[in-house]
Amino acid sequence: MPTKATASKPSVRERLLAAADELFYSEGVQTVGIDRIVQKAGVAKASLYNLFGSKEELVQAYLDARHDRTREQIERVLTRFRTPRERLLGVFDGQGQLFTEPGFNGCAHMTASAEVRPGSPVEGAADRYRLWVRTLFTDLAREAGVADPEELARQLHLLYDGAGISARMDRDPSAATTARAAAAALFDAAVKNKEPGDAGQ
Amino acid sequence: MPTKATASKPSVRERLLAAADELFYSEGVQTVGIDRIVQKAGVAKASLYNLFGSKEELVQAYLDARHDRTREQIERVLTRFRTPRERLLGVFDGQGQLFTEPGFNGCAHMTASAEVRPGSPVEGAADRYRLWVRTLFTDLAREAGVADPEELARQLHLLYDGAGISARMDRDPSAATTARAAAAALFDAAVKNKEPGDAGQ
DNA sequence: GCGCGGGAAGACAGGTCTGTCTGGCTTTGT
DNA sequence: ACAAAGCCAGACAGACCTGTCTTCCCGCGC
Repeated sequence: MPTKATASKPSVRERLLAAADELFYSEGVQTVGIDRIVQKAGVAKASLYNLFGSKEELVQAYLDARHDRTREQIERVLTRFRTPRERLLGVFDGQGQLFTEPGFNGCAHMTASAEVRPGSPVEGAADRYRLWVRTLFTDLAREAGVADPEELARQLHLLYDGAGISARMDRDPSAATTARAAAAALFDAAVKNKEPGDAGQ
Repeated sequence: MPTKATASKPSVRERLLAAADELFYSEGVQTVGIDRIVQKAGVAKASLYNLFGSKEELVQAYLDARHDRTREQIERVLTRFRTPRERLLGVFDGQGQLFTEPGFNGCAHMTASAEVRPGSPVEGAADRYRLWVRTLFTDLAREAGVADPEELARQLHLLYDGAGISARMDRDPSAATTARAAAAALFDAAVKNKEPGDAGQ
C-alpha cells in the first residue's frame, strides 16, 4: 500500500506534491531545485525519482493538482447561482476569490509554461487547463441561449486570462471585478442584439 | 565614440541586443546562457560585461528595446485612423499585426517576468510597459468622450493581455480579432449608456 | 526474534551557468 | 609610424543543477 494517508502523517507522494506546490508556485519551477523540494518535504531524493521519474513529471503533477483545485473552487461557487447569467458571471467571482488567497501569484499554468522550453510536455498540462476554461465558458454561454456561444466564450476567456495577468503583474486583485463588469456588458450586448424580446436577467 | 553604427557592421552593442532579442525571445531568458549570446553576436564576453554589467541588465535592455518597437508599431498603425472609435480599436489591429510576425512567441514582458524571481529589477521593465499600455487606452478613451475612461481602459487592457496570452498559448493569432470585436462592444455600450444622443462612429 | 522492504541521508558524477581575467590582434587617432 | 584603446578568443573559478547510487535505519508481518 504505497499511498497510505494517515491523519498523523501524509504519504510521501502527498508531502512531495505539497512541497512542490508551495515552492514551485511562489518562486517558479526553474529557480527551485530538487534538493529544496525533498528537504522541505522531508523525503529522500530517491523517493521522488521512484514516484515521478523526473522533475518535469513532478511539474506536470503539480500543475494538474492546481488544475483540480481551481476547478473545484469555481464549480463550488457556481452552485450558488441559478440563472444562466449569474452562473456565467459567477466564474469571475470564483476567480476573484482565488486572487485574494494568501500567496496568490498568478496563474500557475501561465508562469510554468513561460519557464519551460517550447515543446515541453509541461505545455500539455496548460493546454488541458485552457480547454477546461474554454469549455466551461462555452457551455455556460450555450445554456444562456446566446446566438454564438463559441464567440462569446472566446471573448470571456480573454477577460479571464487578462484578469489573471493583471492580478499578478499589477498586484491588483480587483481585476476580477473589472473583468466581471466587462463580461456583463458583453453578455448583455450578445443577448440584446440577437433576442430583443428575451431579457437576460 | 563607442556606439558607432556603420552600414557594413553594426556596433557591438547593437549586435548584442540583436542576438539577445532573438535568443531570449524565442527560448526564454532563463534557458539561454551568456555564452550562446556572445557566440551569436560574434562578441567577446568581456565586451558584454563592460557594456551591460550583468545578464540581468542585458535582459532589461532587451525588454526596453522590445517596448520601443512595440510602441512604434502601434503608434504607426494608429496614424491611419481618424475617429476616436477607430483609433481605440486600432490598437488591436496593431496587436494583430504583431501576432502574425514570423517567430511571434507572446508578450516578451510577460514571459520574462514569469522567469525571474519576484522582486527582480526586470519587473520594472514590465511595469513600464504596462503603464504605457494603460495610459494609451486611457487617453484614447478620454478622447472618445466616454464617461469613465479609466474603467474602460482597465477593461480594454484585460482584453489586450488576454489576446497576447491566447495568441501564444493557443497558437491562435486571430485572438486579436476576437479582442477587437469585444472592445467594440464594450466601447459602444459605454457611449450608448452615457450619451444616447452622441453616436460613437 | 527476524527478515525484508520502504525510506532517509547524502556522496557522487557530469554538465551548465555567471562572471573574471589574460593574451593577442586589429583598428584608430595623431 | 606609433601609441593606445577596443575587442575577440578562451581559460578559469566557484556555484548550482539533475539524476544515480550507496549506506544505513526503522517498522512491519510472521
